[in-house]
Amino acid sequence: MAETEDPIQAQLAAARRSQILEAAARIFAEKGFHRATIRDVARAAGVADGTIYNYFANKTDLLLGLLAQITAVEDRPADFAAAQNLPFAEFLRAYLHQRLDALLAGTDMLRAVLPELISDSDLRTQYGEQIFAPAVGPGEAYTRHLVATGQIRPVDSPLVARLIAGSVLGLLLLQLLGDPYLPAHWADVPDALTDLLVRGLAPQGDSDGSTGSGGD
Amino acid sequence: MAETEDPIQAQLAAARRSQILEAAARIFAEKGFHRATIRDVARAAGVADGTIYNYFANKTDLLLGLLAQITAVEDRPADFAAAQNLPFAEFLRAYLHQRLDALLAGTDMLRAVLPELISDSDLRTQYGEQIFAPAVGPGEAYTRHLVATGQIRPVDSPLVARLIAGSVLGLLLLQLLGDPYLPAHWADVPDALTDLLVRGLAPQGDSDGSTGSGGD
Amino acid sequence: MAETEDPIQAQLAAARRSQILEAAARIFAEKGFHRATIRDVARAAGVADGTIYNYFANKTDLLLGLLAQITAVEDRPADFAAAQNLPFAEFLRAYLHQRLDALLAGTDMLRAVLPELISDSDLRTQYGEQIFAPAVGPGEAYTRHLVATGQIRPVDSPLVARLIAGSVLGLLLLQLLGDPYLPAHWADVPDALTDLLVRGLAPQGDSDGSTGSGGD
Amino acid sequence: MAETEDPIQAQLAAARRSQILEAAARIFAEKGFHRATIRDVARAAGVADGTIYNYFANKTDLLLGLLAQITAVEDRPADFAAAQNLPFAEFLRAYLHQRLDALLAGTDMLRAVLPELISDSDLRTQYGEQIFAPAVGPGEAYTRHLVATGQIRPVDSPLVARLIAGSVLGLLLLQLLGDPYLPAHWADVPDALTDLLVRGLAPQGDSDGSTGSGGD
DNA sequence: GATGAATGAGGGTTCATTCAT
DNA sequence: GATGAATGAACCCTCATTCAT
Repeated sequence: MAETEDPIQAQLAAARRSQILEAAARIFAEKGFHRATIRDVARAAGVADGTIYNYFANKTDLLLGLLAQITAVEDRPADFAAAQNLPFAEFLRAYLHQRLDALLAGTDMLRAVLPELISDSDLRTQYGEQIFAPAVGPGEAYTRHLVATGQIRPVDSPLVARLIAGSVLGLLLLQLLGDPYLPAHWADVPDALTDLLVRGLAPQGDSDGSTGSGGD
Repeated sequence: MAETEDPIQAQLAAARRSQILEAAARIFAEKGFHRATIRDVARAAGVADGTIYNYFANKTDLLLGLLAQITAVEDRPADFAAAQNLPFAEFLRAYLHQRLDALLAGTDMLRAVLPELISDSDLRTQYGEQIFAPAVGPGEAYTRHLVATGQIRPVDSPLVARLIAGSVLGLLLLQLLGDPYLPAHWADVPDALTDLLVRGLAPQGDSDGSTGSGGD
Repeated sequence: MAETEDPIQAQLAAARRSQILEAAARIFAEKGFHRATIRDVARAAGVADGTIYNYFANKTDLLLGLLAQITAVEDRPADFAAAQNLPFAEFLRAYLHQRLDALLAGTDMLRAVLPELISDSDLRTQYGEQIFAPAVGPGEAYTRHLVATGQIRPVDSPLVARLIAGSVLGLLLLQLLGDPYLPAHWADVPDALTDLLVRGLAPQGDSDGSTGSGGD
Repeated sequence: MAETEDPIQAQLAAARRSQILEAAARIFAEKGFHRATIRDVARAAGVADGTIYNYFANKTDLLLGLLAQITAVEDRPADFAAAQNLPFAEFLRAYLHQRLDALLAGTDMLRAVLPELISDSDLRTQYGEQIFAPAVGPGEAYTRHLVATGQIRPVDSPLVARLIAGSVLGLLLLQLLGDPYLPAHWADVPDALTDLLVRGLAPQGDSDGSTGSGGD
């Protein structure tokens, strides 16, 4: 418990915390959470081993810190609200764009955190909610809205929301697994995915072939 | 001196190997590769610690054993060849069905293996190929074939193959992350996904989704 | 307890025992007693691990078997008795010859056994006697005899016996430690050592310079 | 960040290192390198198991540390240079004195190290040089010098240097093997050995020892 | 007797965490 | 607060030994 709350001290502390977290993300992403040692993180952050324990209770707490950063970013349900009035395809394109860019930017953090979320059921129970709720929940509501307003075909909203969220996650996963193709074509993904999700693969009933993404 | 290759011994050994691998998949999935100890696996397999080392060189080799099992299952490119003559939508539905079922059945093994593939770059470099090639490669060729025969709109084949593979992987990931909705609705996924991929979300005859017909 | 004592079986068994011991000597010499595994020895002997335990109670017993072989060879006190009548220098030369040759021939066994004799005080207490008694004891008596008969200067017999035994052992040790010079000149050692021990290094009172071992 | 090189810390660290090495010498001598456990050494040194690894990379490194100490002591070739002007016998006596005392004082370290030097060919290749060069090399040069200046009979220098070094080593070995006589008479060894090496065993004026004048 | 798979105790080593400075 | 040496629990792995075949 800080007494008198020196704002300068507080800012220094916050900076140190970030510095350590940033190092942790890098190191965890590089070597994996378990293979990475506190010493690795400390060195990368330019501090002593012990110092880390002034800012985090233990090694796991570093992971929770990274998770908190991620969920903090995710917590922007406003996005969907603002989209209510945009044409669906346009919104989807913008949304996927932002989403995929965010995931790409956070690759390190995700590579650090995802394995643990997958393999540690405690972590999952504790943080799963915070990851799904923002990722799938609003999408579900929005999908329902789209159906209701006839902007899309009538579909099973919770499932479709998951299909869409899943397709984004899946691309991330391909990327994390080292697919050599995606990195160079990441910029094309939002448009192609939008196109796929909106129009499907079937040849159009109208003969308009003006699709942006041409043949291979 | 035992006769060279006693077939009964060999079968016993293979059975023991499987027994250990199966235990490893279960335990790794449950506690994560690193949190799981050899003793955990040994107990789960009903053997002594040392016995494991009669069948696997070290702990990592257990993981490689699981990976080998997975890739062995994946190595069925015949699927696509056989599909050449089926109507696209029909094949896609069947393919997704088989694929999603296989993933669901292998959840344990995937939960055991995926975190390491994501976090261990060595493993990734070594096994990434074996995971992508069968998952994405044939799909790419098949997509090209579909475009060429006019069964689907002209699309960027490598990218679309990844979008589809990604959407499947993404659903798996959602499942692994503990999404409470999917397990109960896994059976609906293949149809819904097929529908989405083939027809898109746009109301029929309205291919860009930019206009809604109103409705509440 | 063998019943009826089939002499053929007995011989086979003895042969097997020797075969194992010989392999043990080779392997222990090569890798050291502790680094060598029972499996190493078994493979070298061309038998299964378990078979060794039909002939030796445990790993240490292999070492004791080697020690027994050595001491069996050493147990020839007759040598000294037979020498009583030979001129001293002549006997010494012959003795050193035989001794050094024996040591050279038994290098493997010595390399296997010596480290344990040095480092294991139990072994030392148990077998030290059997190693010293034959090596130093008779020499001591013989030295006393030489002094008594005036064949050598009056010297402290027990000490001189040790100096001589020691010089032989020391050469063995140099050899075991990998001295690159000795192996090629081992044949010269007995004469040179005899010469040194009998005449010393001091220039002779008589001007006879006909020493066999010349300058470098 | 600690100032680069805190001399006090450095001294503490050096002290700790010595403390651990000293314990290692004691324990290794007592139980043998392989039978001794890191825990044994740690307890003897009064530190925790892990602490040892702050000063030594692994168990073998402890042995190398002991070897380094030994060779550090051995590295005094100045001895021979200083002796050039002393009468040979006088120098030899002094040299043997110093040498035998040093060996006696280092009995623990030698008992710890020698078995490994004998049984580990890697160690031998790596450290053999450093053990021989100082022990035999200068002696060889000095012997040559003695021959050249007529202080000793013409002899095969490299061989005689080895005979002398060997006789010293051999006495050490007898001691290490537990000879009950030597410990009580160690003080007499240098003189007796000098006497033996300089004058030989033959009665004075009788250089071939083949004839005894009777006596007693 | 021979075999070699199974056993499990034991040991080297790592590393998260503590705490005196 | 920062440091990093000390700690010791925990874990992977080895290997002597047993024993069913």
